[in-house]
Amino acid sequence: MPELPEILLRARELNDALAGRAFTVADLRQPKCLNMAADAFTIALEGQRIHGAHYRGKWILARLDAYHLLINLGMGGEILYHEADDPLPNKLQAILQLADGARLSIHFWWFGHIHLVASERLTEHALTASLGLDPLADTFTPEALGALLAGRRRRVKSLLLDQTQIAGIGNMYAHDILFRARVHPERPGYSLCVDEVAALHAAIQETLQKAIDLGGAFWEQNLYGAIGGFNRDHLLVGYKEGLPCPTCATPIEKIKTGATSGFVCPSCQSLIR
DNA sequence: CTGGTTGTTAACCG
DNA sequence: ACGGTTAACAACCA
Repeated sequence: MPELPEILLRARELNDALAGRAFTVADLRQPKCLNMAADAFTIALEGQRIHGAHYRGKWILARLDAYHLLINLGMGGEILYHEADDPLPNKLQAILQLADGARLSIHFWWFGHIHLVASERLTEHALTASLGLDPLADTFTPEALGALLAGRRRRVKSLLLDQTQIAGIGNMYAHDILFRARVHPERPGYSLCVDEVAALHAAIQETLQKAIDLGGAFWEQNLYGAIGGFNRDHLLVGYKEGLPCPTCATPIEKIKTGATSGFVCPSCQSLIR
């Protein structure tokens, strides 16, 4: 559930908190989330200084001396910072200790990743190397989005959620992105006109930027345990089945969009163009 | 016990 | 090849 806004904020917080500091031991309790044996991971991490952290889609990438630490929180979770004497949460998959005794705890609900990759082999890391466009980058123009949609039968929502095409959008923000653009999630890519592509492009950036400005979603915590300021009132149609559309007051409908659920205003987001 | 949920990938099918 | 569907996988809740 943490999507680009939350991941961007976590990366920023990690960067601010950890730059220049070094890791010592790691306590890795879920071997399945690692990309190597736990003991090898611990040995490699030992002594590595953190030079910076940034985001790439739903991944946090921390640049260390010789490695990149790559964290993906999957369907939801927290990275929490603890001073040396602070208690740790009960549920966690990993503890990364710093040289001064402070620790990071990493917990995810399901299917996260904690990977350590030698920096010169970063391009071989398939899960991050295959990520698509950064929707907040200058290079993500309406034309670039249009190129992904043009001539494709693929449904718009399926494209938005495809991390190899556009990196960082998840189900939760996709609902409101499509509503803001007045585009139905099941419209085939080729059916969008130039104005609709432009509206979708603007909706992607507005929706993500607004969530960033508010500190991320209210059900996610920052490094220090504080929840985000993007709350239920900021959602337009997502998870608001039966409530009035903020534009036209038509009841919002919940529909099946492939494997996920979608929330649409049947009046504002017409399936027929 | 059942099923929905939220992400990602692979396998399978048309 | 493209894209949709399904299952599978570290849970958890109602």
